[in-house]
Amino acid sequence: MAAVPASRAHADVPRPRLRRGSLTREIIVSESLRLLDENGLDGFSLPKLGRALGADQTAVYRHFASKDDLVLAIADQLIGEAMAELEPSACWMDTLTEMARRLRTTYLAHPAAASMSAYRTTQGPAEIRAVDIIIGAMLEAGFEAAEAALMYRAVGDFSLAWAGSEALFLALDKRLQQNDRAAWRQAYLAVDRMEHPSIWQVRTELPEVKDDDIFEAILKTVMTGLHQLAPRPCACHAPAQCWPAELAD
Amino acid sequence: MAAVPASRAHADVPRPRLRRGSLTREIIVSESLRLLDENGLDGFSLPKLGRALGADQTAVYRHFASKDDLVLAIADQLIGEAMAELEPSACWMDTLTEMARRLRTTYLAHPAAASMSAYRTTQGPAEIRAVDIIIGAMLEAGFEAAEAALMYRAVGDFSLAWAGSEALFLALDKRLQQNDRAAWRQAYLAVDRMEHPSIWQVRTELPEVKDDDIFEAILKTVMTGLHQLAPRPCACHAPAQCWPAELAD
DNA sequence: AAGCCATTGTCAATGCCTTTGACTCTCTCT
DNA sequence: AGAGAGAGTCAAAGGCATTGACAATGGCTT
Repeated sequence: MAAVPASRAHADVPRPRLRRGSLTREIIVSESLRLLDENGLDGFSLPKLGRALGADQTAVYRHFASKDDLVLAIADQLIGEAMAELEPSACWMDTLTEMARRLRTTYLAHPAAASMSAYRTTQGPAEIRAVDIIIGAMLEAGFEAAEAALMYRAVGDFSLAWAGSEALFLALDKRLQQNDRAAWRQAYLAVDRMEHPSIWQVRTELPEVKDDDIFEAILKTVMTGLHQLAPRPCACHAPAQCWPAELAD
Repeated sequence: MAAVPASRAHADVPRPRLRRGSLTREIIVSESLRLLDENGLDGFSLPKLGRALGADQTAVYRHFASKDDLVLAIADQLIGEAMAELEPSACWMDTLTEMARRLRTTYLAHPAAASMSAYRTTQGPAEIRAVDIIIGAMLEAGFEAAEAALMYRAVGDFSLAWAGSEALFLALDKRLQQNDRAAWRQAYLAVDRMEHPSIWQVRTELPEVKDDDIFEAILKTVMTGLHQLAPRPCACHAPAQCWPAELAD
């Protein structure tokens, strides 16, 4: 990539000063997201962001106190996107399942952004609303106050940790990701039958496992456990009825 | 902190050259871990590491191709520490529970190191062995090959994601951690009863939830679900028997 | 309409980071 | 003893986050 845009390749004409008010927090956040989605973590820095906005390298500091401040705003945007128009379902298990899936979908759509901002807490309206819905589901499940609080953290943190860790992996260099996957494939197949008999037994199936299926498997496991532990399990997901059909692998 | 050690504060006597062979990969990894444990992520960089070793800022590059290479070695060290002397128990549920707890304990003991290296894969002997044990547990549980492979990934990735995300939070600036916790405490208590009725209902219990209890709660949920879904559940953890007593909150 | 002045965009600079290439010393092998 | 490779050192390039000083500008007061 040329260091100087073609339009002023042969001269030192400085970029014209940006009009006052050209930059807003909203514009900066959305450009950050675009940059992160297109170029990954390496394509994102405050200098690069400033240049991408057609502004000075340090212009962003007029709107965000620090890079961390900007990251929190990005986190807020993501959680808002994930929880947009979410309405709790009549069935508390559906509600929890839906929220976990939505969070993961959003994080996977913006892995670099998510990898920077997951695990941060913003106290934004979207976040508070999501918390309220999860706790509501736990109360619906019949947990008493202290237990409901505990189980909210358990399931909420689980959803966040899972989606965040997938995003973190996807935000690695494509090169490194490929290496990791290829190395595992090879390690599995080359394993010694006597030394690692269990791996050997499933060596051909291991590389075929798909990320989406893994997520659905752990989600189903967690929900099955919750169904078992809840004082008031929801009727519509009674183990022998619709549940296996809906989440069957 | 003074820029120049007292012993040569008044002169420009250069540090004597290190003897050949003073540095090894083992020494460097263990010093890295010490630095990360004591000073956190901010206290760790290749220049700082070199200085801490009494060597040149760039000396580490003679033993590791890049910082990423060093991070992988640190990851290997951690997984080895977590899985040291681990023997599968007679009960597959005990085995899985034990592994998840061990990984978390190790990661929480080295949060900064874990936050850099979690989610990376090293194919070291310790890692391969852990994989073999988990798959063995799944076969023990009666899952067929393809399902065993899937459930290994589900439970293995879950353990890694959870421990990693706790480490990531603990590796933040103490300042930021405190902010995050305090903000939540305040946000919960100040919540509007009409707007967020469920939060309001458990507002006093929420700030009291402890991290260890959250982990045990999600672990119990996952294990309960697994017990339910396994073709051959282990007898010793039949829901009505020892299980509730052992993992009761 | 004139002028104030806080806000916002720009510039220059600091100090840190990762990584590289050239160098120099030193240990080991012949 | 001499050679050569490996290990430690030095200098430097190019990036990043952040800061302080400076300058334009657009709304507000009068």
